[in-house]
Amino acid sequence: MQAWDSSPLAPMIDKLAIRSSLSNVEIYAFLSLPYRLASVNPGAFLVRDGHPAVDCCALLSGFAHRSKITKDGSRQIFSLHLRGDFVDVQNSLLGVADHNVQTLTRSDVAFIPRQAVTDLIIQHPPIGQALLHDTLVDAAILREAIINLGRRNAYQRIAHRICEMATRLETAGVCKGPCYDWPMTQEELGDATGLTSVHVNRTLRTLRTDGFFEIADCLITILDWSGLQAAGDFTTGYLHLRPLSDRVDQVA
Amino acid sequence: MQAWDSSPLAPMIDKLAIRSSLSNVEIYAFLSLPYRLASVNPGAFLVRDGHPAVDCCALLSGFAHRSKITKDGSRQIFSLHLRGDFVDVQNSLLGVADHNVQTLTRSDVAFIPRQAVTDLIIQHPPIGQALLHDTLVDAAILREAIINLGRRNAYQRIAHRICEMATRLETAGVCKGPCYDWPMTQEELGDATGLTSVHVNRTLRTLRTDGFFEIADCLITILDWSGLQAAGDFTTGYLHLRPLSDRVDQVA
DNA sequence: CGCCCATTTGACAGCTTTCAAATCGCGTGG
DNA sequence: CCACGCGATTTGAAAGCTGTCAAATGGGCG
Repeated sequence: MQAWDSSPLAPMIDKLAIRSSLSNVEIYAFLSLPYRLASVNPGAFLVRDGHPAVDCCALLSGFAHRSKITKDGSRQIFSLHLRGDFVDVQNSLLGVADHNVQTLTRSDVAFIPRQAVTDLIIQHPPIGQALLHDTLVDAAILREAIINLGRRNAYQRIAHRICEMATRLETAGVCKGPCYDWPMTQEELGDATGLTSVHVNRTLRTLRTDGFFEIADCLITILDWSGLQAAGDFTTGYLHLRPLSDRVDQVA
Repeated sequence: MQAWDSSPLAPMIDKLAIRSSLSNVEIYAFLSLPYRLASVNPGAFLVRDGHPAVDCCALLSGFAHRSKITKDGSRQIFSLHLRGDFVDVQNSLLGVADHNVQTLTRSDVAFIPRQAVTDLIIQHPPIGQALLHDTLVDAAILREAIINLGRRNAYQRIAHRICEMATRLETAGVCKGPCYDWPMTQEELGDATGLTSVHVNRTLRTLRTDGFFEIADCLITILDWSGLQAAGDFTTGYLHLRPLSDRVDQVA
């Protein structure tokens, strides 16, 4: 239990601490950011493509995704987000949103004025570096999504997505053990993997009958972790996780 | 003609100036970075997946791409890079490269020690912000690549890629008018669009017979720009280009 | 009980890949 | 100057993966 655990913004510090070292001064400065809390329903838009983004939205609990709609009306989900993710540094720092951010589940979020974030970065360069660092990891996750779509078939894509989600949930401390939250419908999973919901359904069945996992009630139980990793060509390198031993003492 | 145009690192300043405002102090600090110049052949690896990245590589001329190989040996190209791009802030700031960076053509590059870059960012927060800004645009380009792969067919994907490349070349001032450098083989274009070289060939032929462009000798001539944009569902929003009028005076 | 949304299943069409082979362009060496 | 070799491009035919269309089933909620 840390001193800052009582702050609503604590999940953000936890997330940054996964990959960066912040001093207490910086943590305090971060937690002193002005914010507006909100609890939002599934499907709520946190940012809309094309709209000006004046606030930086932080996801404190629940799940969200980034997406964009093509001219023919189909949706592509770029990335999934969970507790501790800044879901639109992207949009807010660039001024005009170039994609949507939408919740998957009921979620708690904090809206932080863009100017407060840019000021914080300038006054505390290590925080800027930590944000840059996290942004770079976000980009690495996007690159892996590109491989997934460009060079893997449906079976591999879905296996890979599940591995990634499970690893990130474990890292963020949201879920533990072989059971993980599964906040997506098959249609949403299709939008995330470039497939139709029909084909997602068939492929999930194949993966299930191959004994990799079971899904029930927004909960997935992984039965064969190493097999699933192999099926999805999944390795953790691109997530740039630091060994846990590096993390425990660096915020002390 | 600006005072810094004689520096080998000038292309980097030009690139940052496309989207950020830097004072002369910051420009001078940037140009004072230590660097090692190199001229490299086509196909040279600037960074290799899995290797430690100690230097930050800047592309001064020529073309490069980021890529990764799947376990079954196929390659996926994530992004293309040209004059002025930092081709591995990603890798060098994260320490261990999670993908390859390879030249497409003969290129001039500058290797800058990672520490020098991080120090520069800390001493000059606006430079850090400019880099963060460019990193965010890189991420936006990755997201567009994800849409391309996930929700567009071969015809649309290739049209989109051509539009993007032409726009970026024009923005960077590398090419002008309807003729643009085309540094990729059909196989490389396939690796960038998640297609086989055979299908790229067939699709290029269709696009040519539809009158959108001609290709000859690493040079593409666009004959129907608005038609090509429509075919590829291309809009410039995600590139976050500032109006030229904002750019000319901000470095003065 | 009825409605609505998500899941499931089937049949068929279409896009893309695979495998193979021919052609072309170009630099090298005879 | 011409023959050769090699990589890139081009083309054909067939197979495979995924999408489309349609309909049935299941579960939750008013």
